[in-house]
This record gives sequence, C-alpha cells and structure tokens, in this order.
Amino acid sequence: MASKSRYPVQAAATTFRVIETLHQLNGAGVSELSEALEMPKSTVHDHLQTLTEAEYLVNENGTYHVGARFLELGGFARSQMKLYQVASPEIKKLAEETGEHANLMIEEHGKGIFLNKSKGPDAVNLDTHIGKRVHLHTTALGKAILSRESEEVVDEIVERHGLPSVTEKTITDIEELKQQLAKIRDRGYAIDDEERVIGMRCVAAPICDENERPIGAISVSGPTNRFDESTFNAEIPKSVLSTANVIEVNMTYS
Amino acid sequence: MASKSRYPVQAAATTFRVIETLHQLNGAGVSELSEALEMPKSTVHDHLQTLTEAEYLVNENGTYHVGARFLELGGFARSQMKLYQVASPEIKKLAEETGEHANLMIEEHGKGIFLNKSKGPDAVNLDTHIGKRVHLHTTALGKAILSRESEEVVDEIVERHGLPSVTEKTITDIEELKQQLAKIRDRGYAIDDEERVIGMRCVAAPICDENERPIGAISVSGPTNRFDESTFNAEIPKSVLSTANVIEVNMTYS
DNA sequence: GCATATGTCCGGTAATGCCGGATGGGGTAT
DNA sequence: ATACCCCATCCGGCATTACCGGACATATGC
Repeated sequence: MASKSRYPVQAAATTFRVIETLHQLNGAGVSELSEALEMPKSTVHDHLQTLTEAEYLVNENGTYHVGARFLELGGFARSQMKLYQVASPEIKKLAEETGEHANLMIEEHGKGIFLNKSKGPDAVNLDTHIGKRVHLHTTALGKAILSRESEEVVDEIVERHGLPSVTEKTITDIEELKQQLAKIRDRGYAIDDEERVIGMRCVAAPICDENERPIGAISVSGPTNRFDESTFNAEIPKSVLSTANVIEVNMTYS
Repeated sequence: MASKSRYPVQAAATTFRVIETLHQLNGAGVSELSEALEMPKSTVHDHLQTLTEAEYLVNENGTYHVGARFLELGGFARSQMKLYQVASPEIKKLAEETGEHANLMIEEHGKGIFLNKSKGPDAVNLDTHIGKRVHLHTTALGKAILSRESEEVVDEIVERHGLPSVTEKTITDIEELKQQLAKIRDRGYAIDDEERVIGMRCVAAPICDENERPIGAISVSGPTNRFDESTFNAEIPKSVLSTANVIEVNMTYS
C-alpha cells in the first residue's frame, strides 16, 4: 500500500495492536475490541484465539485479558538488567534521604521508559508506573539523557516523535530544547518545572558508561510547594548528582 | 497440516516463538536465532525487523534484544492487580516475621506464575524471579491452588501439562497427587519438601474468592535445615494461614 | 586477499490472513 | 413464555502476504 513497508510481517504488527488495545481497555470482549480497533470482529477473534491458545492472553467467558506471561518477557536484556540492579538500591536510598519519589529511566526507540521507582516517606502519588513510556523532552530524566546524546541523535528523535506538549510549560521549540540541553551539560543536572505534570517538579542526572554515552538517568520528583528555590537549585541536585556518580562507579567496577 | 489449527494466525505464533527464543538467549543475532528456531534466516529477519520497527525489540548493531516495552504489558489485568496490591504488603510482613522468602503465585493456563516475592532478612537466594512459570504440582503454592480446584480441572491440567519431575522427590503419580490434595484441603495448607529444588522446603496456603474458587496462593520457603519438624509443621503453617486469611478478608471487603 | 562469517535485501509463489456472513447461546424486557 | 438483541464463535473463499531461496554488502581473521 502506502510505504514500502518496514513491516514485512503485518500480521505481527496487527497482533500487537490487538494486545496493546486490550491492555489499554484493561480487558474486553471481541465486539468491544473490534470497534476500538476498527477491524472486523472475525479478524480480531482470529488473533485473540491464537494468542490465547499460545497462552499470552486469558479468556474468561468471552472477556479477554492480557496474561501474566508478559511479566516474564519484561525481564530486560542483560545490560539493562545490570543498570537496574546497580541503581535500584541507590535510588531507594535517595528516596529515603529526600523523602520524595526517586526514579530510574532508560531510553529506547527515542522514548523514555521508567525502569524503577522508589517511594520516599513523604512522596505523593504519581501516574508513573514501571514500564510507562513518555516523550523524553517532557521530563527532567529524558532531558538529562538527551543532554549526553549527539546533536544528530537529538534531531532524529525530535523528528521522529515531535515535541508534543502535555502541559502549558512543556518545551515545544527545538531551539529552546537545545539551549536547555547545553545548560544541562554545563551544570550536570536537568530540571523539570511542571513540564509533564502541573504541580510537580523534578531534578535528574544522567548515567553514562565508560564511553560517556548515556545509558539512563535518575531523578527526584515532588510537589512544587516542597521544591522551593533553595532545595530545587542546590540541595536536591547535589544529592541526585552524587547518587548518579555512585551508580556510574558501581557500573564500571563490578 | 497436523491439527485443525486453533492457531488461525500462524504468523502471530511464529512471532512469539521468535521473541521467546530471543528472550531465552538474552539477545542474539539473526543467524544464531535462525539456527535455534530452525527457520530460514530471511524469515527470522522479517519478524525481527517488524518487531523492532514496532518498538518491541531493540537492535544494537545486528544484535537484537527484547525491549523494555514488555514491562508495560506486564501490568496485569485488574482483578489480578487487586490481588497483587492486597497481598504484597502482607507477604512482606510475612517475610519479615519468618525471616525467609515469602511468595505470591497465581494460576494461568494450568501453570503457576510467581506474581511477587519478598525477601526476609535471613532469606537465601532463589531461582524464582517474578513472572517465572512453573508446573503447579512441583510447588507447595501450586498444590495449594490445585487443592481448591474441582477434580475435573485437576485432570485437565495434568493431561495438558503432565507431571514432569524436576527433583527425585517431585510427585509424578496422579493418584499420589490427589491424595495430597485431599490432605491439603483437610488441614488448609500445602507443603513442598524438596520437590522443586533440593535443599528447599516450602509451606503454602490458597487464597480464594467469595465463591471459594482459588485465585492464588502465598507461601514461605527456606532451606531444609532451618525448616525443622516443629517449624515446618506448626509455626510456619500458622503464620501462612493467618496471612492468607487476612488477604482473603481484604480482598472481599475493599 | 582470500575465505567465511555476519546482517540485510529482493522477488516469486504457495499458503493463509482477512473478512462477510451464518450459527447458537445467554440475557432481558415485554 | 416468547421474542428480541447482542454476544462470542465458527465457516468458507478470495486476495493478500508470509515465507523462503538466493544474492549482496560488509566485517573479521587467517
């Protein structure tokens, strides 16, 4: 049809559309799904039946759910696994020290993925669950990662995903983004002032490998009223940076 | 071909074979994969390219990895989510009280899946990661679940998956299994004496819904030498049963 | 520079993914 | 009780495409 199709196996793409939609709907029947997907019922049913038989979905009297099998696949590739293992105890400490939420993010296909989070004693609830995918430019974590990428990579990512705004404070101009990235490179940490969620501020630092290429980022985030000028610009960045440094050292020497 | 195919979309099944093998190999190239799968290179490549383009896999200079996207899908259906949320703090307490490992399992497609685990202060390392799938009859958790299923369901499951042995103590005879299940129904809890891992014992209790149908099980497991006759048969079961009861109450009234 | 790996690409064809329509069951209101 | 509706499931056929053999470029090591 349209493009020369980098999708040589369209049925695979279709099957994942079904799974993804089923996940969003938190379970559904054939009719509901076929409407949401704008596909014939019978086609949807074909996929559901195959996936259920292969034990990736569960069928409870006509209502299908995403199965726990995907939990197993969620175990990451080894390299990421290492970052997860090294960083998890450190962000836990960070959350306890600061009282707020501490997060770990990696980049994949130009988007940010929350790999882990730790809830400090004073932390408020967030809409960030593990596995959540966000645009890099909307979070301090993502900007921290972008700041260590080459300009070509940044351009590629922006071209691919754009700079959609999620709050009125989100950066939507690429020049403004690049200026911020330069600033982040300078001082070593990134901030997010209600750019993804109104009422929330965030401070993040990149984690790099021995070649200075970014492999992820960590952050501390909390409500704007607790992140006043002094903590937001001094204490919190200091904690985040020192934790990032500990993680980098432990990544290379272990 | 062989069966009248409950797989109306074979390409979907194929794609998941590719993903699953890639996961087992912890990342691989096209050639290695095509050999492991006994499929033509070009076919494997078609799938890899599609899955990578759809952002489910990651390609690092020809080596493919399972992407973190599956983390997101690993978020369970709502009903299971509730059990997870209710049971997680309780098994954490259980692990702290007993000092050992505490686990949460559900059944899916006739197999047991570890939904969560909590490591007590004295716990030794285990090969059970979250998402791991095991045969029900090889664990106390699985037997606890089976004990609350009807005999027909037990027969179905055994017929489907068999009773493979993983240690010399694994139950391999269906009559013996059914006798144990009756005993478990009687006293309310199940035990596993080195039936899945030599050197490990385990005590488990089922979690049922308001209709007395099993929705999961919890357990405490530890090294044989610490699970002596008195704790193995009295104290531990008491703790496990009371925790299971708390979870059941919290599931129905909340 | 040769030999042998690798990952990637192309094009034809037999197989099958897709879809309209039919079937039967479960619920509900009349 | 009955008629109605919506549901998941099944069937059959056609156009599409998943699959595969083979060719190509590149990388590594002898």
